[in-house]
Amino acid sequence: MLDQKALRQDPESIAERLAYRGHDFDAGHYGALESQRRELQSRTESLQHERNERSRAIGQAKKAGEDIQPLLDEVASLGEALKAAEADLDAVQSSLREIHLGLPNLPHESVPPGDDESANIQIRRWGEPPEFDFRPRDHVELGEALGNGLDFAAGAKLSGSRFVVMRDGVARLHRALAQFMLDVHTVEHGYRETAVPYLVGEEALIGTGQLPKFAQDLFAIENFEPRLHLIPTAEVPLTNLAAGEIIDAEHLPLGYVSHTPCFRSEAGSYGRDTRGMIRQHQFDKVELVQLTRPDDSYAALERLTGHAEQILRRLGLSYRVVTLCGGDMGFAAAKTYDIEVWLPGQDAYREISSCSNTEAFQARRMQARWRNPDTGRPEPLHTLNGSALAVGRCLVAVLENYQQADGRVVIPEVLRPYMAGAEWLAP
RNA sequence: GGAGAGGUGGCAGAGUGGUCGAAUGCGGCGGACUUGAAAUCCGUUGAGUCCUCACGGGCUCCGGGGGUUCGAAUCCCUCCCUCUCCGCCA
Repeated sequence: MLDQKALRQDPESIAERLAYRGHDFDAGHYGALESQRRELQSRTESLQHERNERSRAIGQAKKAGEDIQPLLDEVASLGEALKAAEADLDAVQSSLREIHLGLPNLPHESVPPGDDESANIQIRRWGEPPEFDFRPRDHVELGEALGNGLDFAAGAKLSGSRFVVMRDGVARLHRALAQFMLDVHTVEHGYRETAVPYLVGEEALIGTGQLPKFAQDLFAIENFEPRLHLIPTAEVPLTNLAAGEIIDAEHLPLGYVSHTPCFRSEAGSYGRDTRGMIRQHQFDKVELVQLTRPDDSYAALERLTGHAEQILRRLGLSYRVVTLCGGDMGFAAAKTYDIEVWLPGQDAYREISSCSNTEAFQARRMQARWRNPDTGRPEPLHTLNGSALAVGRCLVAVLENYQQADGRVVIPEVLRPYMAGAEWLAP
């Protein structure tokens, strides 16, 4: 949600900034609605005021033993007028709320212009793609060769396309990756390990921005009230832990890390990444969330992105970091860095992490505030989130980058303690 | 799943349908006293929103939603949550 004061004061310049990220905002229509709201609200409130005054007078008259009938007659018509005014106001306010919940965040001034990913800017690259003196295989082939360690047919048998079954060393490697990430982020980066529900209510999804606009991307639970959805990312439960809270300044920044499965319907991506486990309906992810003071959030974004990069460095996987352009950013983000890891099977860098500063956008939606010592008042804090990392894609990266000519996969040093010391996976 | 109890301000805990946004205690903040601290005393201390340049004022909020009433924390309906007991269960 955008700052409503700014929206009211200068809808034109908001529209301009939204256009930067490809969103069309009708400032004129908004202004008209807003002035309607203003008028209806003051009318309603003055009627309420009158009702309160009269009721008070009736109370006093009754206490004094006077005849209150004449007073009752006076207010007879008030009720209906109030009810009508309230109904009108409600209608306008709910259209305004619909607009507010549907507007994406404003891009930060450092966000490059552009309509799609072709306009994203690489800001650094780390490591070199490995060179093979044989034709590198992709993870689908490798996983199959490893004793059906990755079994897409089995996944499909159980649940349809975009599901996978993992076995033996591959399953363990997947687990080892998640454990390793959690250990680094808790012990070295200071995040608080947090286990969260995988089903969340609609309020939480509105809070982080998945609802009301992106319901089609979520899995919903049918036979349960109130309505629950499977989390598309741990960002939803983790960030919403702050919903409705007022946090003391000295507790900030707060950092949470959580390893969860994530569930996405992938509606509208039917043709994309159909092979392998790049795009699944269910995948594991280790997620970082930070709550910060507003003046610290961009420094925090750099730190958080660095935490995600640290995992790839220790795994010895080449990657690059790109700044997303205005048109490629997610709904809630003011600025996003994507981290892309080298995948030999695709001969390309592919997204393995996305780190965003949403500024106060989510905080306003969920009323997550801090007490600003300068003003003494509760003000929206800033929220950030980032994958660190997507575990499934990371597994793909390890398999493909560490493959040998004979089909074995070398296990990166840092993972061996989690693999009972094993040095490789063998077919 | 069955039976019962309850959800009020940071916490604890009152609240006959009528100046109740809410007593009181604790906590917090400010001040007095003190060499300092404790103790004591005095004052202060919820959130949201609207109008206003401001001063200030209005409105809303006692788990959520709806209703009755001139007027609801208080009455009615409904949903949610918590606790106790029984059953079932990883």
